[in-house]
Amino acid sequence: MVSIATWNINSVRLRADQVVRFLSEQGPDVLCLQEIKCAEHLFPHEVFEAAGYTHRVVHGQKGYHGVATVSRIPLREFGRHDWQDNGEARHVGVELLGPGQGLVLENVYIPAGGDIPDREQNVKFGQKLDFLERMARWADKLDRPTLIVGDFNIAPLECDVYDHKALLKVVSHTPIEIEALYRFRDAHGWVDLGRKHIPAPERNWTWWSYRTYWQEKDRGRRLDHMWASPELATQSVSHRFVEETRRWEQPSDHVPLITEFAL
Amino acid sequence: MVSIATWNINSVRLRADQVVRFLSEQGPDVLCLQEIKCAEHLFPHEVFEAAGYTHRVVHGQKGYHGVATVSRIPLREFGRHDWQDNGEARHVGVELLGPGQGLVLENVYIPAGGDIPDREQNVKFGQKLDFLERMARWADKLDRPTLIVGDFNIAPLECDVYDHKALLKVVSHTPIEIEALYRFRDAHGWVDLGRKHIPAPERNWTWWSYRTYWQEKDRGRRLDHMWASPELATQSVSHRFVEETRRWEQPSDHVPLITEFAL
DNA sequence: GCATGCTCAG
DNA sequence: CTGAGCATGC
Repeated sequence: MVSIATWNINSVRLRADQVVRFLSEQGPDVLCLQEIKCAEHLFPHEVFEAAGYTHRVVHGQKGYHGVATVSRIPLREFGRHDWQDNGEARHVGVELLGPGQGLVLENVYIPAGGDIPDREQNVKFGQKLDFLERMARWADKLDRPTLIVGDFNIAPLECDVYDHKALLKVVSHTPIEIEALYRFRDAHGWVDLGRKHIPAPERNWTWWSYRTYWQEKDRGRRLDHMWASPELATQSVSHRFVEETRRWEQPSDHVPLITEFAL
Repeated sequence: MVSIATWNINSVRLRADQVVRFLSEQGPDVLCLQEIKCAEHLFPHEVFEAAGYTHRVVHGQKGYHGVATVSRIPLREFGRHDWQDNGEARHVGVELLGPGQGLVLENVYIPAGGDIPDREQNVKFGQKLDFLERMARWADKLDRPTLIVGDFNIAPLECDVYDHKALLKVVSHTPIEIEALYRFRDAHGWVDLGRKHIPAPERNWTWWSYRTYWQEKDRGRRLDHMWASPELATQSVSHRFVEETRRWEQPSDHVPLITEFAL
Protein backbone atom coordinates (compact mmCIF):
# COMPACT_ATOMS: atom_id res chain seq x y z
CA MET A 1 0.00 0.00 0.00
CA VAL A 2 1.33 3.42 -0.97
CA SER A 3 -0.29 6.64 0.19
CA ILE A 4 0.23 9.92 -1.59
CA ALA A 5 -0.77 13.39 -0.41
CA THR A 6 -0.90 16.87 -1.92
CA TRP A 7 -1.11 20.24 -0.13
CA ASN A 8 -0.80 23.85 -1.19
CA ILE A 9 1.05 24.98 1.93
CA ASN A 10 1.34 28.71 1.16
CA SER A 11 4.92 29.07 2.49
CA VAL A 12 6.67 25.93 3.62
CA ARG A 13 9.04 27.89 5.86
CA LEU A 14 6.24 29.52 7.82
CA ARG A 15 4.36 26.24 8.16
CA ALA A 16 7.09 23.64 8.47
CA ASP A 17 5.71 22.70 11.90
CA GLN A 18 2.25 22.18 10.46
CA VAL A 19 3.58 19.98 7.70
CA VAL A 20 5.39 17.84 10.25
CA ARG A 21 2.23 17.59 12.32
CA PHE A 22 0.29 16.52 9.24
CA LEU A 23 2.92 13.96 8.31
CA SER A 24 3.01 12.48 11.78
CA GLU A 25 -0.77 12.38 12.17
CA GLN A 26 -1.63 11.13 8.69
CA GLY A 27 1.56 9.36 7.69
CA PRO A 28 1.44 9.58 3.89
CA ASP A 29 4.39 7.98 2.14
CA VAL A 30 4.78 10.89 -0.23
CA LEU A 31 3.66 14.51 0.01
CA CYS A 32 3.50 16.97 -2.88
CA LEU A 33 3.66 20.59 -1.79
CA GLN A 34 2.73 23.67 -3.80
CA GLU A 35 3.41 27.34 -3.13
CA ILE A 36 6.46 26.65 -1.04
CA LYS A 37 7.38 30.31 -1.72
CA CYS A 38 11.11 29.93 -1.37
CA ALA A 39 14.18 29.18 -3.37
CA GLU A 40 15.63 25.70 -3.16
CA HIS A 41 18.46 26.69 -0.79
CA LEU A 42 15.93 28.00 1.76
CA PHE A 43 13.77 24.87 1.82
CA PRO A 44 13.64 23.49 5.41
CA HIS A 45 15.29 20.18 4.59
CA GLU A 46 16.30 19.47 8.23
CA VAL A 47 12.69 19.40 9.36
CA PHE A 48 11.72 16.80 6.77
CA GLU A 49 14.88 14.83 7.32
CA ALA A 50 14.11 14.60 11.03
CA ALA A 51 10.54 13.51 10.27
CA GLY A 52 11.82 10.61 8.16
CA TYR A 53 11.06 12.14 4.76
CA THR A 54 14.58 11.67 3.54
CA HIS A 55 13.88 11.77 -0.20
CA ARG A 56 13.08 15.20 -1.57
CA VAL A 57 12.86 16.95 -4.90
CA VAL A 58 12.48 20.72 -4.68
CA HIS A 59 11.69 23.10 -7.53
CA GLY A 60 11.58 26.49 -5.85
CA GLN A 61 11.89 30.13 -6.70
CA LYS A 62 12.23 33.29 -4.65
CA GLY A 63 9.03 34.63 -3.15
CA TYR A 64 6.38 33.03 -5.32
CA HIS A 65 5.04 29.63 -6.37
CA GLY A 66 7.45 26.71 -6.06
CA VAL A 67 6.72 23.00 -5.67
CA ALA A 68 8.39 20.19 -3.75
CA THR A 69 7.84 16.47 -3.37
CA VAL A 70 9.00 14.84 -0.14
CA SER A 71 8.93 11.14 0.54
CA ARG A 72 9.86 8.42 2.98
CA ILE A 73 10.18 5.98 0.11
CA PRO A 74 12.92 6.39 -2.46
CA LEU A 75 12.23 8.40 -5.56
CA ARG A 76 14.10 10.26 -8.22
CA GLU A 77 13.40 13.38 -10.20
CA PHE A 78 11.68 12.73 -13.49
CA GLY A 79 11.76 16.23 -14.94
CA ARG A 80 10.36 19.69 -14.54
CA HIS A 81 8.29 21.58 -17.05
CA ASP A 82 7.84 25.29 -17.56
CA TRP A 83 4.79 25.39 -19.77
CA GLN A 84 4.69 29.15 -19.69
CA ASP A 85 8.39 29.43 -20.50
CA ASN A 86 8.69 32.31 -18.05
CA GLY A 87 10.82 30.74 -15.32
CA GLU A 88 8.02 30.16 -12.82
CA ALA A 89 8.40 27.00 -10.73
CA ARG A 90 5.06 25.27 -11.15
CA HIS A 91 5.86 21.64 -11.81
CA VAL A 92 8.12 18.82 -10.78
CA GLY A 93 7.81 15.14 -11.60
CA VAL A 94 9.23 12.17 -9.72
CA GLU A 95 9.35 8.43 -10.20
CA LEU A 96 8.90 6.11 -7.21
CA LEU A 97 11.71 3.61 -6.74
CA GLY A 98 10.78 1.46 -3.72
CA PRO A 99 7.19 0.49 -2.95
CA GLY A 100 5.07 1.74 -5.84
CA GLN A 101 8.06 1.23 -8.13
CA GLY A 102 7.43 2.60 -11.58
CA LEU A 103 4.70 5.03 -10.56
CA VAL A 104 5.20 8.55 -11.91
CA LEU A 105 3.99 11.39 -9.71
CA GLU A 106 3.52 14.82 -11.26
CA ASN A 107 3.23 17.80 -8.90
CA VAL A 108 1.57 20.82 -10.49
CA TYR A 109 0.59 24.34 -9.49
CA ILE A 110 -1.71 25.81 -12.15
CA PRO A 111 -1.78 29.65 -12.28
CA ALA A 112 -4.63 31.32 -10.39
CA GLY A 113 -5.55 33.37 -13.46
CA GLY A 114 -6.26 36.84 -12.06
CA ASP A 115 -9.66 38.35 -11.45
CA ILE A 116 -11.33 38.93 -14.80
CA PRO A 117 -12.27 35.77 -16.78
CA ASP A 118 -11.41 37.24 -20.17
CA ARG A 119 -8.12 36.82 -21.98
CA GLU A 120 -8.54 40.15 -23.77
CA GLN A 121 -8.81 42.11 -20.56
CA ASN A 122 -6.61 39.96 -18.35
CA VAL A 123 -3.41 38.37 -19.59
CA LYS A 124 -3.22 36.13 -16.54
CA PHE A 125 -6.44 34.43 -17.50
CA GLY A 126 -5.03 33.71 -20.94
CA GLN A 127 -1.86 32.34 -19.37
CA LYS A 128 -3.90 30.02 -17.19
CA LEU A 129 -5.79 28.65 -20.21
CA ASP A 130 -2.56 28.29 -22.20
CA PHE A 131 -0.90 26.50 -19.29
CA LEU A 132 -3.79 24.04 -19.16
CA GLU A 133 -3.72 23.49 -22.91
CA ARG A 134 0.01 22.76 -22.96
CA MET A 135 -0.22 20.59 -19.89
CA ALA A 136 -3.05 18.63 -21.56
CA ARG A 137 -0.96 18.03 -24.67
CA TRP A 138 1.97 16.92 -22.54
CA ALA A 139 -0.23 14.69 -20.38
CA ASP A 140 -1.77 13.04 -23.41
CA LYS A 141 1.61 11.62 -24.37
CA LEU A 142 2.39 10.07 -20.99
CA ASP A 143 2.61 6.29 -21.27
CA ARG A 144 3.29 5.11 -17.72
CA PRO A 145 1.07 4.74 -14.65
CA THR A 146 0.87 8.37 -13.63
CA LEU A 147 -0.71 10.47 -10.91
CA ILE A 148 -1.03 14.20 -11.52
CA VAL A 149 -1.72 16.14 -8.32
CA GLY A 150 -1.70 19.67 -7.09
CA ASP A 151 -3.47 22.98 -6.94
CA PHE A 152 -5.41 23.23 -10.20
CA ASN A 153 -7.19 26.46 -9.28
CA ILE A 154 -10.31 25.09 -10.96
CA ALA A 155 -13.48 23.81 -9.30
CA PRO A 156 -15.22 21.90 -12.09
CA LEU A 157 -18.52 20.61 -10.69
CA GLU A 158 -21.47 22.56 -9.41
CA CYS A 159 -21.00 20.98 -6.00
CA ASP A 160 -17.31 21.96 -6.04
CA VAL A 161 -18.23 25.52 -5.04
CA TYR A 162 -20.50 26.97 -2.37
CA ASP A 163 -22.70 28.74 -4.94
CA HIS A 164 -22.59 27.50 -8.51
CA LYS A 165 -24.65 30.25 -10.08
CA ALA A 166 -22.87 33.06 -8.28
CA LEU A 167 -19.46 31.72 -9.28
CA LEU A 168 -20.07 31.09 -12.97
CA LYS A 169 -18.28 34.36 -13.74
CA VAL A 170 -15.64 33.99 -11.05
CA VAL A 171 -12.23 32.71 -12.10
CA SER A 172 -11.89 29.04 -10.98
CA HIS A 173 -15.44 28.08 -11.90
CA THR A 174 -16.02 29.60 -15.35
CA PRO A 175 -17.22 27.29 -18.17
CA ILE A 176 -14.17 28.11 -20.28
CA GLU A 177 -11.77 26.89 -17.58
CA ILE A 178 -13.84 23.81 -16.91
CA GLU A 179 -13.93 22.96 -20.61
CA ALA A 180 -10.16 23.26 -20.75
CA LEU A 181 -9.86 20.93 -17.77
CA TYR A 182 -12.19 18.44 -19.43
CA ARG A 183 -10.15 18.52 -22.63
CA PHE A 184 -7.18 17.55 -20.48
CA ARG A 185 -9.22 14.76 -18.93
CA ASP A 186 -10.74 13.39 -22.11
CA ALA A 187 -7.59 13.26 -24.18
CA HIS A 188 -6.21 10.49 -22.01
CA GLY A 189 -9.02 9.32 -19.77
CA TRP A 190 -7.60 10.85 -16.61
CA VAL A 191 -9.69 9.92 -13.58
CA ASP A 192 -10.66 12.47 -10.94
CA LEU A 193 -9.94 10.52 -7.75
CA GLY A 194 -11.67 13.11 -5.59
CA ARG A 195 -14.92 12.29 -7.34
CA LYS A 196 -14.24 8.59 -7.79
CA HIS A 197 -14.15 8.21 -4.03
CA ILE A 198 -16.45 11.02 -2.96
CA PRO A 199 -19.13 11.17 -5.66
CA ALA A 200 -21.03 14.35 -6.38
CA PRO A 201 -22.94 16.01 -4.89
CA GLU A 202 -21.06 15.24 -1.69
CA ARG A 203 -18.91 18.15 -0.69
CA ASN A 204 -15.14 17.86 -0.67
CA TRP A 205 -13.84 21.40 -0.78
CA THR A 206 -10.14 21.97 -0.40
CA TRP A 207 -9.86 25.76 -0.18
CA TRP A 208 -11.43 28.57 1.81
CA SER A 209 -10.45 32.20 1.19
CA TYR A 210 -8.61 33.97 3.99
CA ARG A 211 -10.85 36.96 3.32
CA THR A 212 -14.14 35.27 4.15
CA TYR A 213 -13.23 32.28 6.33
CA TRP A 214 -13.80 34.17 9.56
CA GLN A 215 -17.41 34.87 8.52
CA GLU A 216 -20.19 32.53 9.53
CA LYS A 217 -20.90 31.35 6.01
CA ASP A 218 -19.09 28.25 4.83
CA ARG A 219 -17.76 29.27 1.43
CA GLY A 220 -15.25 26.78 0.08
CA ARG A 221 -14.19 25.47 -3.30
CA ARG A 222 -12.51 22.28 -4.56
CA LEU A 223 -9.38 23.62 -6.23
CA ASP A 224 -6.94 20.83 -5.38
CA HIS A 225 -6.99 17.62 -7.35
CA MET A 226 -5.54 14.16 -7.88
CA TRP A 227 -5.95 12.74 -11.38
CA ALA A 228 -4.85 9.17 -12.16
CA SER A 229 -4.17 7.49 -15.47
CA PRO A 230 -6.92 4.91 -16.20
CA GLU A 231 -5.11 1.75 -15.07
CA LEU A 232 -3.70 3.42 -11.97
CA ALA A 233 -7.13 4.76 -11.04
CA THR A 234 -8.39 1.21 -10.62
CA GLN A 235 -5.82 0.72 -7.88
CA SER A 236 -6.83 3.65 -5.68
CA VAL A 237 -8.52 2.24 -2.60
CA SER A 238 -9.23 5.30 -0.47
CA HIS A 239 -9.25 9.05 -0.72
CA ARG A 240 -9.79 11.75 1.89
CA PHE A 241 -9.24 15.46 2.48
CA VAL A 242 -8.07 16.66 5.87
CA GLU A 243 -10.33 19.63 6.48
CA GLU A 244 -9.24 20.11 10.08
CA THR A 245 -5.93 21.68 9.08
CA ARG A 246 -7.91 24.74 7.95
CA ARG A 247 -8.78 25.31 11.63
CA TRP A 248 -5.21 25.08 12.90
CA GLU A 249 -3.43 28.25 14.02
CA GLN A 250 -2.25 30.41 11.11
CA PRO A 251 -3.29 27.83 8.56
CA SER A 252 -2.78 27.54 4.83
CA ASP A 253 -5.90 28.49 2.90
CA HIS A 254 -5.77 25.02 1.28
CA VAL A 255 -6.17 21.63 2.96
CA PRO A 256 -4.38 18.39 2.07
CA LEU A 257 -5.72 15.40 0.12
CA ILE A 258 -4.55 11.82 0.56
CA THR A 259 -5.07 8.78 -1.68
CA GLU A 260 -4.05 5.22 -0.91
CA PHE A 261 -3.10 2.84 -3.70
CA ALA A 262 -2.96 -0.94 -3.65
CA LEU A 263 0.58 -1.04 -4.95
CA MET B 1 4.00 53.35 48.28
CA VAL B 2 3.91 54.06 44.56
CA SER B 3 5.92 52.07 42.03
CA ILE B 4 6.75 53.37 38.61
CA ALA B 5 8.25 51.49 35.68
CA THR B 6 9.66 52.35 32.28
CA TRP B 7 10.23 50.08 29.28
CA ASN B 8 11.14 50.60 25.67
CA ILE B 9 8.89 47.87 24.31
CA ASN B 10 9.77 48.10 20.58
CA SER B 11 6.20 47.62 19.35
CA VAL B 12 3.47 47.42 21.94
CA ARG B 13 1.16 45.53 19.59
CA LEU B 14 3.66 42.75 18.97
CA ARG B 15 4.47 42.47 22.67
CA ALA B 16 1.17 43.21 24.40
CA ASP B 17 1.32 39.74 25.98
CA GLN B 18 4.80 40.39 27.35
CA VAL B 19 3.74 43.69 28.85
CA VAL B 20 0.82 42.00 30.58
CA ARG B 21 3.14 39.30 31.89
CA PHE B 22 5.50 41.97 33.20
CA LEU B 23 2.64 43.88 34.83
CA SER B 24 1.26 40.78 36.51
CA GLU B 25 4.64 39.55 37.72
CA GLN B 26 6.06 42.88 38.86
CA GLY B 27 2.91 44.88 39.54
CA PRO B 28 4.08 48.45 39.05
CA ASP B 29 1.39 51.08 39.60
CA VAL B 30 2.42 52.99 36.51
CA LEU B 31 4.31 51.95 33.40
CA CYS B 32 5.86 54.30 30.85
CA LEU B 33 6.34 52.72 27.43
CA GLN B 34 8.53 53.96 24.60
CA GLU B 35 8.65 52.91 20.96
CA ILE B 36 5.07 51.73 20.93
CA LYS B 37 5.33 52.03 17.11
CA CYS B 38 1.67 52.62 16.44
CA ALA B 39 -0.86 55.39 16.12
CA GLU B 40 -3.13 56.05 19.05
CA HIS B 41 -6.13 54.28 17.52
CA LEU B 42 -4.15 51.04 17.17
CA PHE B 43 -2.94 50.96 20.78
CA PRO B 44 -4.12 47.69 22.43
CA HIS B 45 -6.28 49.38 25.06
CA GLU B 46 -8.37 46.25 25.76
CA VAL B 47 -5.35 44.32 26.94
CA PHE B 48 -4.40 46.97 29.48
CA GLU B 49 -7.99 47.49 30.53
CA ALA B 50 -8.32 43.77 31.27
CA ALA B 51 -5.09 43.86 33.26
CA GLY B 52 -6.44 46.62 35.48
CA TYR B 53 -4.44 49.46 33.95
CA THR B 54 -7.51 51.54 33.29
CA HIS B 55 -5.83 54.93 33.07
CA ARG B 56 -3.84 55.55 29.92
CA VAL B 57 -2.32 58.41 28.03
CA VAL B 58 -1.05 57.54 24.57
CA HIS B 59 1.03 59.71 22.29
CA GLY B 60 1.57 57.56 19.25
CA GLN B 61 2.44 57.89 15.61
CA LYS B 62 2.36 55.54 12.66
CA GLY B 63 5.28 53.14 12.40
CA TYR B 64 7.92 54.84 14.52
CA HIS B 65 8.57 56.06 18.03
CA GLY B 66 5.51 56.76 20.16
CA VAL B 67 5.15 56.79 23.95
CA ALA B 68 2.37 55.76 26.31
CA THR B 69 1.84 55.85 30.05
CA VAL B 70 -0.53 53.27 31.54
CA SER B 71 -1.59 53.16 35.16
CA ARG B 72 -3.80 51.46 37.67
CA ILE B 73 -3.96 54.67 39.70
CA PRO B 74 -5.72 57.72 38.31
CA LEU B 75 -3.73 60.20 36.30
CA ARG B 76 -4.28 62.92 33.78
CA GLU B 77 -2.32 64.18 30.84
CA PHE B 78 -0.01 67.05 31.67
CA GLY B 79 1.19 67.92 28.18
CA ARG B 80 3.26 66.65 25.32
CA HIS B 81 6.35 68.29 23.88
CA ASP B 82 7.85 68.10 20.42
CA TRP B 83 11.31 69.51 21.02
CA GLN B 84 12.33 68.82 17.46
CA ASP B 85 9.17 70.41 16.06
CA ASN B 86 8.98 67.68 13.44
CA GLY B 87 5.88 65.81 14.57
CA GLU B 88 7.66 62.84 16.13
CA ALA B 89 5.95 61.41 19.22
CA ARG B 90 8.73 61.32 21.79
CA HIS B 91 7.23 62.69 24.97
CA VAL B 92 4.14 62.66 27.09
CA GLY B 93 3.71 63.95 30.64
CA VAL B 94 1.13 62.93 33.22
CA GLU B 95 0.19 64.00 36.71
CA LEU B 96 -0.77 61.39 39.30
CA LEU B 97 -4.15 61.98 40.93
CA GLY B 98 -4.64 59.21 43.49
CA PRO B 99 -1.75 57.77 45.52
CA GLY B 100 1.30 59.86 44.68
CA GLN B 101 -1.00 62.82 44.13
CA GLY B 102 0.85 65.78 42.69
CA LEU B 103 3.74 63.80 41.24
CA VAL B 104 4.53 64.65 37.63
CA LEU B 105 5.79 61.81 35.45
CA GLU B 106 7.50 62.66 32.18
CA ASN B 107 7.92 59.88 29.62
CA VAL B 108 10.66 60.54 27.08
CA TYR B 109 12.20 58.81 24.08
CA ILE B 110 15.40 60.60 23.11
CA PRO B 111 16.49 60.12 19.46
CA ALA B 112 19.06 57.40 18.86
CA GLY B 113 21.25 59.80 16.89
CA GLY B 114 22.41 57.75 13.91
CA ASP B 115 25.81 56.14 13.48
CA ILE B 116 28.40 58.90 13.13
CA PRO B 117 29.01 61.06 16.23
CA ASP B 118 29.48 64.29 14.29
CA ARG B 119 26.79 66.85 13.61
CA GLU B 120 28.48 67.96 10.39
CA GLN B 121 28.41 64.51 8.87
CA ASN B 122 25.23 63.22 10.49
CA VAL B 123 22.18 65.39 10.99
CA LYS B 124 20.62 62.86 13.33
CA PHE B 125 23.44 63.30 15.78
CA GLY B 126 22.85 67.05 15.77
CA GLN B 127 19.14 66.49 16.30
CA LYS B 128 19.86 64.29 19.30
CA LEU B 129 22.07 66.96 20.89
CA ASP B 130 19.50 69.68 20.13
CA PHE B 131 16.73 67.54 21.61
CA LEU B 132 18.74 67.15 24.81
CA GLU B 133 19.54 70.83 24.99
CA ARG B 134 15.91 71.86 24.60
CA MET B 135 14.76 69.21 27.01
CA ALA B 136 17.32 70.46 29.54
CA ARG B 137 16.06 74.03 29.26
CA TRP B 138 12.46 72.84 29.68
CA ALA B 139 13.39 70.58 32.60
CA ASP B 140 15.19 73.40 34.35
CA LYS B 141 11.94 75.33 34.67
CA LEU B 142 9.93 72.49 36.21
CA ASP B 143 8.83 73.38 39.71
CA ARG B 144 6.94 70.34 40.96
CA PRO B 145 8.10 66.93 42.19
CA THR B 146 8.95 65.34 38.88
CA LEU B 147 10.23 62.03 37.58
CA ILE B 148 11.64 61.95 34.05
CA VAL B 149 11.93 58.44 32.68
CA GLY B 150 12.51 56.72 29.40
CA ASP B 151 14.95 55.64 26.76
CA PHE B 152 17.67 58.29 26.80
CA ASN B 153 19.89 56.48 24.29
CA ILE B 154 22.90 57.59 26.36
CA ALA B 155 25.08 55.45 28.62
CA PRO B 156 26.96 58.03 30.71
CA LEU B 157 29.31 56.10 33.00
CA GLU B 158 32.22 53.88 32.09
CA CYS B 159 30.46 50.98 33.75
CA ASP B 160 27.30 51.72 31.76
CA VAL B 161 28.80 50.00 28.72
CA TYR B 162 30.56 46.70 28.20
CA ASP B 163 33.74 48.38 26.93
CA HIS B 164 34.28 52.02 27.78
CA LYS B 165 37.33 52.63 25.60
CA ALA B 166 35.89 50.87 22.57
CA LEU B 167 32.65 52.82 22.80
CA LEU B 168 34.03 56.33 23.25
CA LYS B 169 33.42 56.97 19.57
CA VAL B 170 30.16 55.06 19.39
CA VAL B 171 26.94 57.06 19.53
CA SER B 172 25.39 56.64 23.02
CA HIS B 173 28.69 56.84 24.89
CA THR B 174 30.55 59.80 23.32
CA PRO B 175 31.78 62.56 25.61
CA ILE B 176 29.74 65.19 23.80
CA GLU B 177 26.47 63.35 24.50
CA ILE B 178 27.43 62.69 28.09
CA GLU B 179 28.28 66.35 28.62
CA ALA B 180 24.89 67.31 27.23
CA LEU B 181 23.23 64.87 29.62
CA TYR B 182 25.19 66.33 32.51
CA ARG B 183 24.17 69.87 31.59
CA PHE B 184 20.59 68.62 31.82
CA ARG B 185 21.36 67.10 35.23
CA ASP B 186 23.25 70.02 36.69
CA ALA B 187 20.85 72.74 35.73
CA HIS B 188 18.29 71.40 38.15
CA GLY B 189 19.99 68.80 40.30
CA TRP B 190 18.23 65.85 38.67
CA VAL B 191 19.15 62.60 40.43
CA ASP B 192 20.00 59.44 38.47
CA LEU B 193 17.99 56.85 40.40
CA GLY B 194 19.67 53.97 38.62
CA ARG B 195 22.95 55.02 40.18
CA LYS B 196 21.50 56.20 43.48
CA HIS B 197 20.33 52.66 44.14
CA ILE B 198 22.88 50.65 42.20
CA PRO B 199 26.14 52.61 42.62
CA ALA B 200 28.90 52.38 40.06
CA PRO B 201 30.70 50.24 39.14
CA GLU B 202 27.92 47.70 39.60
CA ARG B 203 26.39 46.78 36.30
CA ASN B 204 22.81 47.69 35.50
CA TRP B 205 22.54 47.56 31.74
CA THR B 206 19.14 47.97 30.16
CA TRP B 207 19.78 47.24 26.50
CA TRP B 208 21.42 44.54 24.42
CA SER B 209 21.59 44.82 20.64
CA TYR B 210 19.61 42.34 18.59
CA ARG B 211 22.60 42.13 16.29
CA THR B 212 25.03 40.73 18.82
CA TYR B 213 22.85 39.24 21.55
CA TRP B 214 23.06 35.76 20.05
CA GLN B 215 26.83 35.83 20.44
CA GLU B 216 28.42 34.50 23.59
CA LYS B 217 29.76 37.87 24.72
CA ASP B 218 27.62 39.87 27.12
CA ARG B 219 27.58 43.32 25.51
CA GLY B 220 24.98 45.59 27.08
CA ARG B 221 24.56 49.28 27.77
CA ARG B 222 22.54 51.37 30.22
CA LEU B 223 20.42 53.48 27.90
CA ASP B 224 17.21 53.68 29.93
CA HIS B 225 16.95 56.05 32.85
CA MET B 226 14.86 57.41 35.67
CA TRP B 227 15.81 60.90 36.86
CA ALA B 228 14.08 62.48 39.87
CA SER B 229 13.89 66.07 41.00
CA PRO B 230 15.99 66.53 44.18
CA GLU B 231 13.20 66.35 46.78
CA LEU B 232 11.50 63.47 45.05
CA ALA B 233 14.78 61.58 44.84
CA THR B 234 14.94 61.42 48.64
CA GLN B 235 11.69 59.46 48.58
CA SER B 236 12.79 56.65 46.27
CA VAL B 237 13.19 53.50 48.35
CA SER B 238 14.06 50.83 45.82
CA HIS B 239 15.11 50.46 42.23
CA ARG B 240 15.59 47.42 40.01
CA PHE B 241 15.87 46.43 36.39
CA VAL B 242 14.19 43.23 35.18
CA GLU B 243 16.88 41.69 33.03
CA GLU B 244 15.04 38.40 32.58
CA THR B 245 12.64 39.88 30.03
CA ARG B 246 15.53 40.02 27.58
CA ARG B 247 15.52 36.22 27.59
CA TRP B 248 11.80 35.85 26.90
CA GLU B 249 10.66 34.71 23.47
CA GLN B 250 10.89 37.46 20.83
CA PRO B 251 11.88 40.07 23.38
CA SER B 252 12.33 43.80 23.19
CA ASP B 253 15.98 44.79 23.03
CA HIS B 254 15.41 46.90 26.16
CA VAL B 255 14.47 45.71 29.65
CA PRO B 256 12.21 47.49 32.16
CA LEU B 257 13.22 49.51 35.22
CA ILE B 258 11.12 49.90 38.35
CA THR B 259 11.41 52.40 41.20
CA GLU B 260 9.35 52.46 44.38
CA PHE B 261 8.60 55.74 46.14
CA ALA B 262 7.49 56.32 49.71
CA LEU B 263 4.51 58.40 48.67
C1' DG C 1 -6.70 38.02 4.72
C1' DC C 2 -2.27 36.56 4.34
C1' DA C 3 1.97 35.40 2.27
C1' DT C 4 7.07 37.51 0.39
C1' DG C 5 10.58 40.83 -0.18
C1' DC C 6 11.76 45.60 -0.24
C1' DT C 7 13.00 49.95 2.35
C1' DC C 8 13.87 52.35 6.39
C1' DA C 9 15.08 52.65 11.08
C1' DG C 10 17.03 51.04 15.77
C1' DC D 1 18.77 41.07 14.19
C1' DT D 2 14.17 42.94 14.34
C1' DG D 3 10.47 46.15 14.13
C1' DA D 4 6.80 48.85 10.60
C1' DG D 5 4.89 49.95 6.13
C1' DC D 6 4.66 49.25 1.38
C1' DA D 7 3.87 46.86 -3.16
C1' DT D 8 2.44 42.76 -5.22
C1' DG D 9 0.13 38.43 -5.78
C1' DC D 10 -3.43 35.03 -4.74
